[in-house]
Amino acid sequence: MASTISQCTKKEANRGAWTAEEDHKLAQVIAVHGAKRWKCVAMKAGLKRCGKSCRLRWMNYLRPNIKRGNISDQEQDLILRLHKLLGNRWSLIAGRLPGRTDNEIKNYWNSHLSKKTKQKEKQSRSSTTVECRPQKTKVMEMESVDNGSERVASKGDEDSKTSFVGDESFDYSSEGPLNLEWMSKFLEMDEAWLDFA
DNA sequence: AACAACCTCAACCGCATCAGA
DNA sequence: GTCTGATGCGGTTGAGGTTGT
Repeated sequence: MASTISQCTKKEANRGAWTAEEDHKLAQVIAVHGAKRWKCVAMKAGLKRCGKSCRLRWMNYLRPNIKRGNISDQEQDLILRLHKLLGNRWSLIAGRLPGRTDNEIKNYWNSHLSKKTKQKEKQSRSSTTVECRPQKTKVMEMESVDNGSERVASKGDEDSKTSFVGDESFDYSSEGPLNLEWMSKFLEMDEAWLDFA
């Protein structure tokens, strides 16, 4: 994508950390024009940033209803289980955790959970010689179920991430412990299915 | 106090995919 | 069917903060 590269590597483009002023300008333009056409947003805001950079800033930091820090035990458990099922599909995992971004979850995984899981794996390997059943087939199934709604919907607005398997009437983005409880139950069912299969 | 090693997280990069011309 | 621009995703980097010596 030559355009993207040239656009983002222009010498005059701002790089590095965003200032409060830049955040403010970006938020203002998005409030008026919406979170789309990022190139235009960047221009209208008068920011020397590429559209990609603006999008990232909005999605990971400025978007309303973003939770920051303090990932609860419940959320951590959910991340672990979703990662077991989905692998490094951070955006999918983030879609199941209201208020969390894929970047945050990815970072959290890389700095906290990957070590934990590696340690666990080591322990389990040393304690038993039985190989873990690969999860790939299940992940592929998740993808095939997903891709109909996920990919197509992803071209819609930002709420598209909330769509998931089947029941589109359910609001997965709803905040609070209820949603997490529901997801935990879903995962229990899913793991039970894996045991059965 | 000074320095090194380590950790965290915001931001960047490159690629894949999609939609519209 | 092909090309081009826009968008989204996952991997990686690096600055700044924290901890250990």
